[in-house]
Amino acid sequence: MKRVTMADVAERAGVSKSTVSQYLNQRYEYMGEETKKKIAEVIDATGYQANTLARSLKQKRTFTIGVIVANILHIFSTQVIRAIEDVCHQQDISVIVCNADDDPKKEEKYITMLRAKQVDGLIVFPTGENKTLYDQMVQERYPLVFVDRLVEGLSVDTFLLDNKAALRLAVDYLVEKQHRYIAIITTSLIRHVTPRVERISGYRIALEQHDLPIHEEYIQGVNVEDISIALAHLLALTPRPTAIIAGNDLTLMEILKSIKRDKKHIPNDFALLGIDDVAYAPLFEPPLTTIAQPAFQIGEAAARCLLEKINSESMNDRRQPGIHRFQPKLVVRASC
Amino acid sequence: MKRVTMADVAERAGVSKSTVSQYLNQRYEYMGEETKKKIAEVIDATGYQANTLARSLKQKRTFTIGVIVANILHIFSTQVIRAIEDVCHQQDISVIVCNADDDPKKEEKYITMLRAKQVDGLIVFPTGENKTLYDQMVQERYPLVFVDRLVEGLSVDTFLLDNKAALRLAVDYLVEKQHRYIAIITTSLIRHVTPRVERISGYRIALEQHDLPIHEEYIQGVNVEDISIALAHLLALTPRPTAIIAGNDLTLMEILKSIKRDKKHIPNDFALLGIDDVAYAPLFEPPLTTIAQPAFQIGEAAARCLLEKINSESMNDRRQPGIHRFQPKLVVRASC
DNA sequence: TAATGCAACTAAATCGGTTTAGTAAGAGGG
DNA sequence: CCCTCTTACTAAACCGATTTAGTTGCATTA
Repeated sequence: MKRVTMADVAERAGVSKSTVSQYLNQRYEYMGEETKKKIAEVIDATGYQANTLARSLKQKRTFTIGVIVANILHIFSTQVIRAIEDVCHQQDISVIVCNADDDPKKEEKYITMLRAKQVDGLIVFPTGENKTLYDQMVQERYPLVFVDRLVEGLSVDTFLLDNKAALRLAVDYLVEKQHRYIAIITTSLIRHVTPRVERISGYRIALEQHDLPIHEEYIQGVNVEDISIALAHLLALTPRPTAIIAGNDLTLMEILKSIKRDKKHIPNDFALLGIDDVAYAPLFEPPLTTIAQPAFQIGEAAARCLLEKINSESMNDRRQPGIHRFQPKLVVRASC
Repeated sequence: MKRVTMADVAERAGVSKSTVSQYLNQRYEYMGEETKKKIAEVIDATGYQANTLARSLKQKRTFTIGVIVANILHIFSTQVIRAIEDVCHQQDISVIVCNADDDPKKEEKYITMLRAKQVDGLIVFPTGENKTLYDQMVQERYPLVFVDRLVEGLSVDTFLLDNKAALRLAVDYLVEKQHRYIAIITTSLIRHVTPRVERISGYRIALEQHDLPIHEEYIQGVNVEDISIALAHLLALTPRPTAIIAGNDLTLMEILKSIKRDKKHIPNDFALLGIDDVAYAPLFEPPLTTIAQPAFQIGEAAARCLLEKINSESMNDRRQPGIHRFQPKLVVRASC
């Protein structure tokens, strides 16, 4: 049950491999009607399917890109992936998605593996810990785009939320709702990861702009498993925070679990504002007010940017790479 | 900035391509220490990375599998994908995921495309509408595994939930809770799709076993957009159902939205039982009782089965393919 | 009538690896 | 001293496409 190759088709049609190749690539310019018909017949009869590997080897294009997300558990990641896939499939480009699990070693492995597979370009949510690797790709002018996280000192197109604006939006809204004691919980800050860092600093700036004091104890960056503890800690402080911002969807989920378990009542016990507009936000009791990231747009823009880079590879019309910030949106429901 | 090839390495190390290849494949049997060292040095200096395409072309293995899901919006799909990826990445196999969007044409396109890419095998959530294609693969003894849906008259290993058991579990529990009027809503039944069909028939059987009459009006198979209407319709019937089963996660989500909008109260207005243990089930008010599918196990088993098929390709130790049913689990919370 | 042009192909190189068959050099045995 | 064996390599075919540089036969044209 061997697969049919182009040589088989050529032989059965009584023409050369070259002619079959021309036919398949619609280069009909000087091709006889007879020949075309004959080849079409043979292809039909044999069910011939071209081997993309061979083509890619010769053409040095695989029509495949790689996506490496830092942590696929974030809703944001899955939404961005969806958008990337949509854009790519429209252009008959395949996508290989890998999850680095926030582990730089895994990230390195995947980058290497995908490049060995000769993918035409890479969209990476960088862990930030493989600068040498990133830099090497930049040097080689390999098509590369970052999402969600900035890597300092590297000239790579990066698509991410305007985190500062997101926290300004959040704090402004909470202040408007008469809150003076606003706390924030987010996942661990041990590594310098853009969204977390920027959201914290955005939080500080926004508070300052409202002339509110910054309680260092109000800023909790802890591991997912410890969020429940961090929340309890916050609620034991004096003055007790009247509003809590969940720095991302995972944090929000943990806080909600605690709330359920401890039978807290939102917004009576405290106001809650989540970053990432999770699907169940309108279903919670009370419906959750959130800051939505335009994940789809970010993914779409990143994909388009990468595909453009890939297609302009030969030409030297490369723009200077930059940082592309997307505006958050406040979705008012009832948790504040 | 041309990529370094094996020939370049060979030249710089003063050996032949063959030797470099042997080195890379750890066939050190008859290799001098000097040579090894020299090659290692050159590889290090040049940052040489093998081109997988070329290798795959010769070896007729890409170390990549394809996964085609019928509809990625189902949580079940994403969980199965995660499990497949986990298993595959452990064995250094890449995964290309495609979403057929419940469209047979798309499914066909993806199957063709992935096979053209020479993926070593395919895990498919079949739409069921491409029997000729499926059959062709079976004939060719191409490594193929189905998930979630049976295709009649085809001998392919299929991994799915024991849907009948799931509905027995659901109905048993509701009856135990004194419900006599149990309705079920699920997404459209126009196409014969295993989970929906089997869940409905499981529902009928379970009711019969409890000597409960089957109200045809209690069975609603409608499009996602019409679920809200179907729910209203059910609640207007006499006798009014006291319990409603949501046939899958998408249905459940729509029902919950309606409940919120119409300010219904669960379980006072009616009991609600969802199939698929969605992440927010414990967070809803009241926490939702669900039937959980062992999605992770299903994905894992499917992946292992496929990899086994791939590895036993040459040998003729292929077992007879079969249907692998996985047992559901009732997760009792407070919505019934 | 020889040269030119054009349509309709084909031969062979190429992509970058793997793999098979083979070779050269030195050791050991008779 | 010749033969065989082993070690340490290499040449070349091969995988299945694309692509470039021809080639062939026939109709024009000077």
